Amino acid sequence: MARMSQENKDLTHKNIIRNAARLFREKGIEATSLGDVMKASGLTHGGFYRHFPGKEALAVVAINSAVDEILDDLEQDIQRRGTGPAIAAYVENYLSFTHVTSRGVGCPLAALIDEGAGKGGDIQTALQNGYERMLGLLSEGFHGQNRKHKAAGLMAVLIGTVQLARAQSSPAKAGALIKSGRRVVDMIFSQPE
Amino acid sequence: MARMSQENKDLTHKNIIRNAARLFREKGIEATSLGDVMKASGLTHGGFYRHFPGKEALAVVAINSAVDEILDDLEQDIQRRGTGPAIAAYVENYLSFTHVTSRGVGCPLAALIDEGAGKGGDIQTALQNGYERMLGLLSEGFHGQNRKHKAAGLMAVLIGTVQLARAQSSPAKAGALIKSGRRVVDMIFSQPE
DNA sequence: TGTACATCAGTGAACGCGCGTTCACTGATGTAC
DNA sequence: TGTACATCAGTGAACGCGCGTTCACTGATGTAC
Repeated sequence: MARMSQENKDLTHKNIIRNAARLFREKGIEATSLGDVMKASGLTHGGFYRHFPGKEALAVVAINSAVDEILDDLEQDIQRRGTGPAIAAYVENYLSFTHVTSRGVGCPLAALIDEGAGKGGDIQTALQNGYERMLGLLSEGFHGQNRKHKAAGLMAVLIGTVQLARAQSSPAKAGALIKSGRRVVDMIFSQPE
Repeated sequence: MARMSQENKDLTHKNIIRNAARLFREKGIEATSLGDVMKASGLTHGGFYRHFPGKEALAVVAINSAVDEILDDLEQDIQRRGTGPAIAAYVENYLSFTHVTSRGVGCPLAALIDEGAGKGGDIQTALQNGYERMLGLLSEGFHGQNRKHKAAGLMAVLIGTVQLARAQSSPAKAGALIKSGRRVVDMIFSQPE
């Protein structure tokens, strides 16, 4: 195919990012090939390098995009409905069967924190930034000087629960894990001080 | 090299499993090549198939070996010191800086649950079995009809905390996460009913 | 507005590379007599 | 105990494969006049 318009290239660019953000979360970054991403975007693999210098750069942009997508929503919901209800809804949705089964549109930290942990470089940094941003937002749901500790503990429960639930092949066991996670979350929120 | 004695083969076999169990936890299963495992065992890659039919079979054995190694210890400690102190020590060690930095000898669930989640097959089953066994042991640390829920919630906190801490490059932030995780653990243990 | 030309988004073949796996081979081990 | 022979643990070259990346090419887009 021949040259496309600038407007068209921008659409393609966003399309690549969107598909990468989904596929990377679904299957992992290494397990997803650039061919997979380009095919999902309706293109052949060769054109990739007109948009990104390499796979790692795409991963960084895709992670940032996924983090933004999810946390912008939370931020807006906090503006709209107030901190308490917005975070409560966020947590309820996080610990849900839907979130467990739909990796591709779920929390990028739950999906990629483990793979990105050892990698170093910009991928790990992007995930760390995502963690910091989510930690900051969730901290608003608590009061007192232990706010950050409670929010960090909350994140551990959320991510740990979803990962364990995703490792189950029995929906019943995944459901039990969600229930267990919710109990712990309730403990954290009902904790005084 | 020529044929080795049966005794020698058994040693080699265990050596391969031990190195695989370490390397798979350190770098992940896909990111570790059979060449890496064999080189760590002082052998060349070709001899691998005298011991295992393929990489997946090794991964299953290595996971089971790692789970056994860690949970046998816990079981023995429960026998020796009683359930409460043994589990308390286990949790304290789990949420420690040492555990965060030494992936290769740490909990195989924290290291591999995410990679194994989507894989299906025997690897996922091995991890599920490890989860069930750890859940059973930790349940002994609680009383009442919510024992299993508390133990499952505890596991989520442990695994989530360690994974988040491992994703940090700053030891201070990893330490803060450990502290946060410990607070949540205390909440779970001090919960009535 | 038309025309000539440079640009460059996307194609698809090709590259080098590392991987899991296979295989012919070596020679000490194990066994049959 | 000694001898002849089958076995097989480990070696290292070779295989097919998929991957990330490169590159010559196409032809519509964008631009200069």
